[in-house]
Amino acid sequence: MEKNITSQTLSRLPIYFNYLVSLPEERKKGNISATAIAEALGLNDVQVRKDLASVSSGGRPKVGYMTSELIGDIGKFLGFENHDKVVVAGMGNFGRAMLEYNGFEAYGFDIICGFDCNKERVGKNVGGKPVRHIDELEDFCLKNDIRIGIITVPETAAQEVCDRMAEAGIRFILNFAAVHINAPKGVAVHNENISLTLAMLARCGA
Amino acid sequence: MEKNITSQTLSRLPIYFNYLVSLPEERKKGNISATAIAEALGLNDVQVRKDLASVSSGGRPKVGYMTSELIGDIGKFLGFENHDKVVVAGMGNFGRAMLEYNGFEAYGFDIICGFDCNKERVGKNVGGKPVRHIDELEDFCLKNDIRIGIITVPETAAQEVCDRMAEAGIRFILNFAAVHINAPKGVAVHNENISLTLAMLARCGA
DNA sequence: AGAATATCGATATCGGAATACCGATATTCT
DNA sequence: AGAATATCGGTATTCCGATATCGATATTCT
Repeated sequence: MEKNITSQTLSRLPIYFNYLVSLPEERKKGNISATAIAEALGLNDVQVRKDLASVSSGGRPKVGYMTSELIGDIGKFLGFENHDKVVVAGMGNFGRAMLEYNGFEAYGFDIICGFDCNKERVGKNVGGKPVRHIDELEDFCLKNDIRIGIITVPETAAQEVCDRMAEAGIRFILNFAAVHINAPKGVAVHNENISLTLAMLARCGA
Repeated sequence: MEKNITSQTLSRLPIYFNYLVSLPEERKKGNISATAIAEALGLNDVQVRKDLASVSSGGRPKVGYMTSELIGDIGKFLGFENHDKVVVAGMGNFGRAMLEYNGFEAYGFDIICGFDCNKERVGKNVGGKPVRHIDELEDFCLKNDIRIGIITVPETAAQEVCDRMAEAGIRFILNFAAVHINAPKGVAVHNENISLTLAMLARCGA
């Protein structure tokens, strides 16, 4: 149940979590083995066992893990019980979809507002959340202690918005613009280019 | 210029491609070195050189690569000159954003229509593309030889839609629903759970 | 022309992740 | 109760990717 988690393990934990949560209620009451999880997800059983061992100590030979306890352990490790405030820059279609999407809460994220530079959009509400002018970004984020930002602005503006977010004290940025953004010092950026993801999938089968 | 491409290399090629394409026109006419690319993208120069060697043979000592040729080679390898038709199932906010997004074309993807089960949405146009009833999925995809599908339906329906897509002859599926989907035989599924991506980023800094 | 330099491409080394293997243990069966 | 079995967790091995090193080569400089 201790640290030394590798990033690969880290990337699989949510998959286990998702899978376990999606199990029918009855099965959640019982036990489940690493072997069974591996089978269901098409993974190697040893790998699954090793991954689980790094966050839970509830495994028993011949029995497996108590499903509910395992869900709790993974969830706790991933910090799904924390609550973090998130802002979205760029109120195009994707940005608005972000504000209207209500699936973030289950993972402990509260999208609290959007930003845009277009006067038409500023002041409106999207998904019950206010849209502010981008010039308020720094002030607002510093005052409200925002650590996480999502970028859905056009490619040409992405790097600039990223840099401004960094100055606003944001530490984690999820970038949906179709350009690779360079991470400012002290900031972790994840570039999520949907076109590229699609290309990778369809062209390389990976 | 031959095969044996590792998946890691594969995942970096689009980054190089993107970077090269975003270069100003004058620089595209000249040469560029692996060292320079590595510098710009914050990567190791040997790694970049090795990656490039696997798709292009145009590297010359002291000179580097002809930029335009390199763009061509990477693009060709990634198949960006192909054209594939894509359908989107689920006309919620994300689904509509997909239809309205025009960034797919540059990568050789034509989103040709959306599907939904809601009568209100069927028959409308989104981003200039028609929305059809989900029951037409199989017929339409088979007739039009669709190989790629995007899923943006609610979690509860995702697996079913995935299976139907598989029956409709679709070979590659990009799933944005917040559940892990099991890939039917012969189909490659990429699960893209945005909440999880955000969680990974913010909770693990990865 | 010859020296200096930048860069490529190949080989070697290193480290980490995936997998295999094995002993320990809890359950079930006879 | 003892044997058979499923499963865990640790150790060992294998494999793969990232990085370092080095010789070769093209360009520039003197």
